[in-house]
Amino acid sequence: MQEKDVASFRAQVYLIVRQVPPGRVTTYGQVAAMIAAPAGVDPPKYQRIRAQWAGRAMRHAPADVPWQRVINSQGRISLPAASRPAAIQHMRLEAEGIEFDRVGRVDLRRFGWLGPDSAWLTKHGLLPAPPLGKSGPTQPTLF
DNA sequence: CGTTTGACTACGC
DNA sequence: CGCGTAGCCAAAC
Repeated sequence: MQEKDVASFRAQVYLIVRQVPPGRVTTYGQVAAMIAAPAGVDPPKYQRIRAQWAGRAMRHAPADVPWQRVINSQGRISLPAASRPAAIQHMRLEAEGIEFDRVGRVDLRRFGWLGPDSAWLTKHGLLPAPPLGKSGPTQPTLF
């Protein structure tokens, strides 16, 4: 792993997150799944750590990245629960129409982003990511 | 320089 | 479902 690979990985994370439309959320894992493993990184190993990499990358997200639309695979905000940033994220998402259940969870089958279209993916050299939500294709039920 | 921590997940009970 | 655990590792202490 080189320094430039880290920068490249982060750049790809931001590029992808910028595509998530208001009112939808994605997960660290989904974003990371669209990014190919850097040269020299064992694929299986990469698969186990890429989501965490995406999470770490989000800490350095530029202001123009809609970071609030990235949550964890459980549909929950991953920032420290009582923190200010977590409150802001929750507030911003609700302002976009995202609903949280009683225990602060978002239904990924309803609000999960389906991902960019394949043309966009290939154009940027990214990989298609599996659908969000527990199983099967997600059924967008906005409105 | 050793230890702890954390914007992750999948999996087992 | 909720909760604990095992992988993993860059940063912060």
